[in-house]
Amino acid sequence: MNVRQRQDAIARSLRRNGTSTVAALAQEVGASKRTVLRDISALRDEGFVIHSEAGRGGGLQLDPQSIQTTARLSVSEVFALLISVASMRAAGGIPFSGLADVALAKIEKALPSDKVRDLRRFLDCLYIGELALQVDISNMGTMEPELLPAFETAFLQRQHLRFQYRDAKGVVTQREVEPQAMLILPPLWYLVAWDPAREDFRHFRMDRISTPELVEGVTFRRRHVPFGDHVSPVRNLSR
Amino acid sequence: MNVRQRQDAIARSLRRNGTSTVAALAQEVGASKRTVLRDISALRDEGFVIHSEAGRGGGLQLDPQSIQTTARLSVSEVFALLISVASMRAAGGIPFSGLADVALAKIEKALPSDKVRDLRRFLDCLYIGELALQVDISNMGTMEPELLPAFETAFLQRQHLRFQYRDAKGVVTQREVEPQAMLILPPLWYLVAWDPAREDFRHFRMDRISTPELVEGVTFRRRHVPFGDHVSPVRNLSR
DNA sequence: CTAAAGGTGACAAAAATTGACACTATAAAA
DNA sequence: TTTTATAGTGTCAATTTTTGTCACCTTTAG
Repeated sequence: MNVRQRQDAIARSLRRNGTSTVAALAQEVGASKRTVLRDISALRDEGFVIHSEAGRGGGLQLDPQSIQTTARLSVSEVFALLISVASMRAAGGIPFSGLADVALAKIEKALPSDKVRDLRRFLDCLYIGELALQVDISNMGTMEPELLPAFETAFLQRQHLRFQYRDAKGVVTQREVEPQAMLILPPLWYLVAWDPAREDFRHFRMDRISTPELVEGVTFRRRHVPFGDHVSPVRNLSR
Repeated sequence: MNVRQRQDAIARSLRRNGTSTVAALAQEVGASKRTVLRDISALRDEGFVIHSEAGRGGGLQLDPQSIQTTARLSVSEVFALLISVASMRAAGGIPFSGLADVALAKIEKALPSDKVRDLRRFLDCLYIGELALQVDISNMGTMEPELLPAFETAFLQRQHLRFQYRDAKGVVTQREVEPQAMLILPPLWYLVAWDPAREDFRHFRMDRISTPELVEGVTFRRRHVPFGDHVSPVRNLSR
């Protein structure tokens, strides 16, 4: 087994099991504890956030948000991604476009600088029209990229999500809901959720949601979201 | 210098100089010819297309289209890219969405499989509406990803582009134009080009363009594209 | 205090990389 | 035809990097 492969195996094991100890990892990958510790150090250098605790009952824990992936992309592929993100932003943006920008910045950084210049010049030749003119961009909502993990976890772990919501009239309420779907009607995004207190579905404009937090321990089941059924997703939405 | 760093240096040198010889590269990176040959072999294994010719006057040549870049992305960033591309496709797609798909497939492949499953499940919670309903997707044009390099070069090198164009009435003409801009009005893309034969700007729907090829040796200058001026980009476009 | 955990430093053993050299093949020039 | 300049392969010893062992330190729970 390669050095790289072994480090990947360690990262994978940590991801899968949540926590582990150096000794257990050493046995798993067939290397000494010293080598595993060196690998952990290398992974940390590469940006993995690995918490560790000394003492009895301690161990290693990988921060899932720090999981990184390396992909080898051709210039054309990078370009296609650039266009997608640029078009999306011109069409009104997405709440998480900041993250996409970061991703693209990283990709660009990895490209040779002359290629980046070429791409930029090509992008200058792009005019993305009409859609950007139809909608009021100044009114477009944005979300802090830091909020994404909370939403992602709420969907995947089926945990309740608690947040403040300011409706079209400016009235602020506290909500605790079961996230069922995301509805994208550029430039606006809506969280479609079951509101147990009201025993009904509600649409929440994402940019009117603030301080979302996961409710630990409370899970729910997926419901059939009645799109196009008796609840129209397009009508009754505040834009 | 690291093995990886040296291989990167070799790839960069080939990119910069177009062609080179093993001996020259060996001197440049301070290694033996044997080692450079081994590195070349490794680069080829990784997907770089490096043409070589034996004999006097021969040498190595890197296919610029095979230039690859590695970027380290967090899961959230991958997710943001996924959403961008998915939304773009729902909004009518882009001519090069195939390339974006390939790029994302590569990124996904690099992610651990459990994370991919999570992302897929999250994407299932996305409903991208309205735009997709407004436009006739069946009428949407697509372009072969292989055509992108020709367009990119035409823009960057300011070379004439020759292609067949089938207009709204089905009449096919042969064109040779100066590409000036791309106009994106989802779901359709237009090439805005100066047509020297007609001494005027013309808009070409990208999906009605076929067999584009670069005209070697003929370059042109950038013109001021009269958007929103006396030529409206939105009117007079066949949709 | 003890046991179980993470972490560091030093050094020899093991493994991978590298260079030297001999060799083959090819293409252009002399 | 011979020479020269190039790519490419195989082998093996020298060099460099990686790994394991061991001694030792710190932290924490019981």
